[in-house]
Amino acid sequence: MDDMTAVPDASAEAPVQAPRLRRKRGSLSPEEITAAALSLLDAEGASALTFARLGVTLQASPTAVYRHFASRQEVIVAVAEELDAISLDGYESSGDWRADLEDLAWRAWRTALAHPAAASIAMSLITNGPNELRAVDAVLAALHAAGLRGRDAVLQYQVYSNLVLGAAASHGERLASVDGEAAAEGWVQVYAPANPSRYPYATRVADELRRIDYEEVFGAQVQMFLDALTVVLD
Amino acid sequence: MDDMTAVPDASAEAPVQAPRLRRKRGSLSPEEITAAALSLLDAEGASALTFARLGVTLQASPTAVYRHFASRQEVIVAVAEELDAISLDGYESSGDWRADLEDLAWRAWRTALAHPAAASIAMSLITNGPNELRAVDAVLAALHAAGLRGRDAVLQYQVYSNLVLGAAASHGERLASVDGEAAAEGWVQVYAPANPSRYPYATRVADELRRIDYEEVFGAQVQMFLDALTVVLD
DNA sequence: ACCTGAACACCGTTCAAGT
DNA sequence: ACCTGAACACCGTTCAAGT
Repeated sequence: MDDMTAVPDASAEAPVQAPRLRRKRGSLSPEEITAAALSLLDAEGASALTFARLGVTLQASPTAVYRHFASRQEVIVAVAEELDAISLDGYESSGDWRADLEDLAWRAWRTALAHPAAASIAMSLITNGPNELRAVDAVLAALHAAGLRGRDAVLQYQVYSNLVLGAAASHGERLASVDGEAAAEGWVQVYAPANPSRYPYATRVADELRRIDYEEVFGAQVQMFLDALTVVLD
Repeated sequence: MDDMTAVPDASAEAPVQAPRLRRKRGSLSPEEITAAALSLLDAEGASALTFARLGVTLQASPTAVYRHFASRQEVIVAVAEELDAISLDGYESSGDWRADLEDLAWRAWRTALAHPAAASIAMSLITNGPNELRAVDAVLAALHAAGLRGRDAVLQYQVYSNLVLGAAASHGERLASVDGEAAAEGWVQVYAPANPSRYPYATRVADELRRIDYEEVFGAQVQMFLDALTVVLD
């Protein structure tokens, strides 16, 4: 065993340190780094995505990541691309544009459920990557099938992606936030008692405000978009 | 002049340092700190909101802020409350719920235009503060006038605020991002040439995708919500 | 060509000491 | 009661040196 050689150590009570194998050249890849980043986010939240933690996970020097990504932000963009890939995995158009837009929306939602911290920091980023482009094309294909062309199609694409990605990203943030129980108390409890008569409508629905089913809200939002789109098409 | 006394200085060429007056006790307030935070965000973006920069702006020790806010996050929450106050300033119900919901939506949008960096980091936060509660009550009042009660009202309130705050926050992020010109290039230029036939729909509307008018998109989104709400009411 | 270790300029936060 | 200065444990990023 290595620790039989009693090397003088400034921190004698330091926790067991990973002895850090040296990585062979070429053994690190953007794909492995992206996977490590995603698993750190899943396990410990957004604050765990640091170069130091990546180094531990990858059994490499923290600075080795810089051989493959120019900055922390680029790592996050790669995570966003990975979330797009996960969302689209196995997707095929059904031939029914309404069903396709619903399917794509729930795919994004389920991805945010599976990777909340990653969704909260990456899902509303523009990656300019191939998987994002696949997603854009799939939505535009559905809107084309619905009869929209050119400028109208682009406008509805924007409305749709604002809605879907925004809702998925904020749901990720809700799920990832550590103070889940504290936040559940909510403002109703904090402020309503102070001056209930100034906020009559909020006071009246205080109970329902404390028990929001965000998945139901998302479903309603998607349905309302599809209904409004049908109106636009007439 | 002070510098006639040739005090030996380790950094002889250091830039002129603000001599840092000592603040009298009680002279600092949460309001002044919040205003300083907002003006730092407006002038230099989200990365300028640090304790060191706040100290310079306030002519106080960076740590003095901790007498009034428990953490950086609490300062951001105070900024969010301030954005709510700015948005609501002078608001009164017109008696027409549709006009009120439009008015409130554009108030949030204009606030994001005026304070993009602040909007990008604070606008989709839940503050549990009095100004947020005023906004919630105003939206619920309009939905009540539209005929919605209880659970239905809360659900539509959520759909509406997801839409409005999400869109305003992401528009703030777009405006605040320094690489405005670089981002304007967009993915179409980056990826479409590589394999145009794999993304036929995106390729077809590439020009329109590069020239999105986000304000028009926001307007369309609000109108679609109001249309869909009318359908729900039937 | 890729990986490492040391160093740099920050950052939020804590706390004993001032007034 | 409030403000300050020094200190702490980080952080992203750079770069000369290894292999």
